Amino acid sequence: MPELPEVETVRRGLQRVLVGQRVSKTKVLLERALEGDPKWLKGREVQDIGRRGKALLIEMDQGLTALVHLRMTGQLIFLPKDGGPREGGGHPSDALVHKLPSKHTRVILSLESGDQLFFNDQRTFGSIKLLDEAHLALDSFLSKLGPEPWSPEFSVDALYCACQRRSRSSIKSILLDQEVVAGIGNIYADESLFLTKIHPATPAGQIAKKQIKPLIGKIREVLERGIEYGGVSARDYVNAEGLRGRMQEQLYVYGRDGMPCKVCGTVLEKTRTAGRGTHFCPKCQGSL
DNA sequence: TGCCCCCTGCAG
DNA sequence: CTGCAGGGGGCA
Repeated sequence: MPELPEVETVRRGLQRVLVGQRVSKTKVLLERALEGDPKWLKGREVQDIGRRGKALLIEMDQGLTALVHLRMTGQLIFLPKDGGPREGGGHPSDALVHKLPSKHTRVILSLESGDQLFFNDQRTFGSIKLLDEAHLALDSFLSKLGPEPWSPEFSVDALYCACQRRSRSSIKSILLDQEVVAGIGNIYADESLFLTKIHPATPAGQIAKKQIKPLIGKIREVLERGIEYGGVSARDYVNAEGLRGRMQEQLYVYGRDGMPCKVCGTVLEKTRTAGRGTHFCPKCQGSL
């Protein structure tokens, strides 16, 4: 799934329903989906749900944290005890998951209330790591992670430096580098480059310093919009209630190749940059 | 610092 | 059938 806005949407959903709940049982259906002893979870109370970049942090008492990486197809879905109509839920046609567990369910957390939390993951790239405070601080993924997009650390100077340091890399690969800034993935990289009229394959060294400030601005804007619209459900993504997001309708370029540009009407193109499918407007963003 | 790979499913 | 999919680790 899931880039920052999708993960943040899940975080907010879980925050509402999971905090204060105590784990009664953990069922692991795919061994490698959960790192650490599932017994550690028994009796733990969820205190907060955090996020760093695309990673979720389920913080529990006694200093235990479940670090969740959803990677490409991971889902965390909360199922209330009665399974009845979801509180604040959208239209039933928004539901992407109708029965739980599904064939892609990898881990099930049962809570003392009778509610359940399902970790689904079709491609099994995702994982849950159980970490105590010491191991959390040492975690190699978290410790290498760059600043959040809204952090003052993600500054014009910082991004410009990164562009100069890797001047021959494409600007898109700089944005996808989680050590430069945490949380941008393929969709929001393409969208923010469209909004700043920068071709994704532009060598980072050719980005002028005066382009950096608007780029940072558009990155923040499009991520905020993504959160506002509950994330992009292009394929598998659903929120903590199992419902689809609506941000896909707001996208300018991602997944719209062959369709007219919403700004100039030119047919959008798709190429490969930084090893990823890359969508852009040849007119608005020039062609290399 | 790019590229293959992990894995499963779906579209062409 | 081949190629491709919201990610990122490990390897030249």
